Amino acid sequence: MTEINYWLMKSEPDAYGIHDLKKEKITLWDGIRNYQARNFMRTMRIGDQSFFYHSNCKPPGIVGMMEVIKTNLIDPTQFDQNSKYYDQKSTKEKPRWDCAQMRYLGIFKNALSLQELKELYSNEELQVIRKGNRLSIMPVITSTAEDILERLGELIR
DNA sequence: GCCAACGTTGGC
DNA sequence: GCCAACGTTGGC
Repeated sequence: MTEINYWLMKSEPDAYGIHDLKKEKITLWDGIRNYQARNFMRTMRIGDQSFFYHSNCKPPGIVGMMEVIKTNLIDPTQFDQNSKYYDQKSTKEKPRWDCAQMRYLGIFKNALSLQELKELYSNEELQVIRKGNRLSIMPVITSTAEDILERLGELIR
């Protein structure tokens, strides 16, 4: 059996929140313009699951769950001159940025705020709580992911 | 709104 | 290849 890898992906609720994903059900996770985040996204596999993290809001924290359904898709926004993610250095022959397609799994009845996450886990157990962490996509080690899932209980679809 | 932390750019 | 300057992220 293939093991599920767990991720954490940030989004500002004002820009694209868990309720937007709930409505759309499926979304292209585009606009990633950080190489480390992109490289993590490239190692995603279909069936991997990701925590949906609300950033730059009150309170920041884990609010929901989604699943990877397609990988290694070219990010269309890099060629869109009207997009804030337009990258003039990227070419169609050699696209710089790609993305994954994500499917909504659900919203947790009780979200876990950043403050709570800091109380529950160490820096080693959970990357997102490390000070100064600005990565918008990062892996979550399986033991921590399973613990969070157990703690958060059932998803509301 | 402030600012620490971090990534990127570009001159040298 | 170094590093100063600058831009962005995101918690507080």
